[in-house]
Amino acid sequence: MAQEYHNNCSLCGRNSEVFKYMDKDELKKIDSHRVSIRYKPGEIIFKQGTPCYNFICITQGLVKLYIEHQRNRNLIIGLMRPVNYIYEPGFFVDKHHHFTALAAEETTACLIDINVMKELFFSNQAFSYDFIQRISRQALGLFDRISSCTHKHVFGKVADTLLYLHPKIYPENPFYLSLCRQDLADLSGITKESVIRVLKKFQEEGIISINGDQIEIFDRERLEVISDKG
Amino acid sequence: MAQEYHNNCSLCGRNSEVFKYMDKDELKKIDSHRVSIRYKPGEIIFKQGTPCYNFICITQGLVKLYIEHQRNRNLIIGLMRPVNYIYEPGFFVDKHHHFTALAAEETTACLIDINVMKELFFSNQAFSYDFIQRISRQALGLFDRISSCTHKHVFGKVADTLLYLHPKIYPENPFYLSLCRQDLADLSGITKESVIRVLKKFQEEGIISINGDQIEIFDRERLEVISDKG
DNA sequence: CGCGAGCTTGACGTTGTTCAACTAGAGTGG
DNA sequence: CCACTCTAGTTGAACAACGTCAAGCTCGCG
Repeated sequence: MAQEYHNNCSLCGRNSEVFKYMDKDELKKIDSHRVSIRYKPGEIIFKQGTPCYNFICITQGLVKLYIEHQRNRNLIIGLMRPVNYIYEPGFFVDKHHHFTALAAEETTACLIDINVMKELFFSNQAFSYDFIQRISRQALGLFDRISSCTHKHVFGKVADTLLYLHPKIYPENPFYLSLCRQDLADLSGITKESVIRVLKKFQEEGIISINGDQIEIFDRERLEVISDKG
Repeated sequence: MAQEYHNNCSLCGRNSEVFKYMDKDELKKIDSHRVSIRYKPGEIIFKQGTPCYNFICITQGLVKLYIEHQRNRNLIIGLMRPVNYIYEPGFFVDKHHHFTALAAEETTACLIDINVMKELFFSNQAFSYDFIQRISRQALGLFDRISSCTHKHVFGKVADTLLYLHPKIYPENPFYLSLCRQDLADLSGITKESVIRVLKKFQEEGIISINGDQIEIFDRERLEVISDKG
């Protein structure tokens, strides 16, 4: 977790949509209340149940957000690529984390003092409205997720996961998967054995191909049909 | 769907937390861009897929929010009692409804022009921040829901539903259920037959009692244990 | 009294989990 | 360089959970 003095927010802001509604003074303020941290794969950025002091913005890498469940069954609620901030609803409710964030690849993140962000919510309406739009998009994603896990069978669930992974998380095709089978299972809400069986089936049917960690999607439409049918 | 000229927003605001951050002028503005509508049980307030023109605030009754799914299996994502507004994430994303709202009991609702609300998000930061807090609470509820439907068995799911219904939706105990078994099933994400079997089991074990439409919860702690264990 | 909608019950079949065994590959130490 | 170990991935068989289906029941209403 080496600390790293990374550009500055004005520069970083240029590369992302995230802070587009901030003016120079605001970015300067954020800049003076932030640290940039580098995480190694497998390191926890914050843990479910702990109080939240920082607003976290991913600037490099891949982050896994998951709900820890008893009996070591986790539930991955999302993956996150830069540049984006992690929306933790708990910040606005009880100031505690309701899920764990873990670096799935080599990751850098900016930690910004939460009170500074709170001030900005009050002073900058455009940012605040943009924030509502972003979290609304996430909420719609959660709806799909709930639909998926209540009504769909394993094939539909794995199809959903694949459609989520590409292009959103892995833009290339084929892509190198940095997640293990158990992660795919936690993302799909099923067991790793089921994931394996479904992937094998998909491969047999020519929908995808798997070579080690490399996955290629041949027939996206077919996956969409499977996703719809459940 | 008789139109009803109901008090005014300043008065209504007194009874609710919803508009506590509005000043008189703002309430007046809302007042002049709203209609109050009365819905009979079973009537649709808005339907999934339609564009959204109004911000909707429930002032009386009970509203069922559900995602329509193919094969007539619905998924109830929440129930709503007055006084509260319906947060439709689609409003901030694509201006379409992503679920259907239906009056489950005799219901009145205020429909407020969505552009007026949007202006208020920009002009009134306290309201806007309060809004973010409210929708964050809902997001946490969705997390629980996803956990529930992926990891829990029927007993845990029905326990969750009962714990949700009382006291949040039906404050009294015992309470008269205005929902049918299919609704309980759609809320729990299982079939109505399973709901019936689980309720019977709960009754046999003395956790609840059922008399027609009247349900009494005797042992809330036991339900919480069942909910936790899955 | 008869009808129909919603509720209840039981039998059955499917699905997916669980469990255990096996494989492949990477890392370690002699 | 080879055996050893450890982890992740894979496979198959047995089992449990739940959904499906069909039949019967209850109660309100005409």
